Amino acid sequence: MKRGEIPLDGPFDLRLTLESGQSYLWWREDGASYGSTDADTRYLTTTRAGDDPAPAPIRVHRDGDTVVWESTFDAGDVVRRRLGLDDDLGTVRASTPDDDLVEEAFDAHWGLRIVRDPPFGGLVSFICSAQMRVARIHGMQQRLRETFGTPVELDGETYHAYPTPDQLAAASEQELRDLSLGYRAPYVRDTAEMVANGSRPGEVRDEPYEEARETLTRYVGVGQKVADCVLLFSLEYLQAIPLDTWMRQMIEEYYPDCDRGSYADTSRALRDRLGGEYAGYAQTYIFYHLRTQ
DNA sequence: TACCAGGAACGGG
DNA sequence: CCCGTTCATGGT
Repeated sequence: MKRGEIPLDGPFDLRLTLESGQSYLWWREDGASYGSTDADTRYLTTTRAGDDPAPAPIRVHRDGDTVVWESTFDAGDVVRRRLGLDDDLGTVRASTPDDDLVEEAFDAHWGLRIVRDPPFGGLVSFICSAQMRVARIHGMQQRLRETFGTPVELDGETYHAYPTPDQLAAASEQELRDLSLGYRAPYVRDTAEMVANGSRPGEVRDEPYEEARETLTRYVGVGQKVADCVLLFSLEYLQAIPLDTWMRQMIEEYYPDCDRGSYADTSRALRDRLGGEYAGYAQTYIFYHLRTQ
């Protein structure tokens, strides 16, 4: 087993970052579901290390001013990226408006960072997020992992990697329904098949933001909101602001002039209001703030 | 019991 | 293009 420490040069809250409803591809070592306010434990996830097609487990925890990782490969760079540890929160905050709601959200949850999930897992998990609560979205991903994922080992413990596109494409709709995916089951299966057949969600990174969002909606079960989640939480479009029920309610109450009717026009107006480049960061803080009040 | 959850696909106007 | 309806499932 390899191990390393990543020194932190800014605020970072591991539990907040992983349990705030951005990522569903990690799990707690104590097995508890996301959304609770339990004490911190260690967190695990899986990844593919470089050119190695085999999945590898990663375990992380906070220790003082460092993030400690354990894995079967040298995972420091992957962990830093996955957890947004290279983001300069000072720069992010300086780019957002001096606005009561925004400042209040930053103050209340300072140290939350935007994750960078692997594109396929991010895509599938947010397809599953439709009309669903955080803890249940997380539970679905755990069942997908344990049912279809490849077993991997880390210092004697056996875990299951998040399934590959091939593994999910080979699943039947009924098998997915048996995991309580509901009407999302065929969406996940069909999208997995598209990716298994060569369509890569990560390829939209070559496109400008709004064009990339439209491209992603070609996947089954992906509308504009889910596309924005994938862009923000997987593909590093930090200007993306997913407009869900919480954000629409926020717009109605705090930024009524940003309601322009259509998704695209409202999104653009709110994005400008939240400072543009890092609007997604502000959105994620506000989302969590509103949801926990 | 009725309602809701980080919506999307589908059909009709 | 815009609108209403339908789609599972578990918690409250």
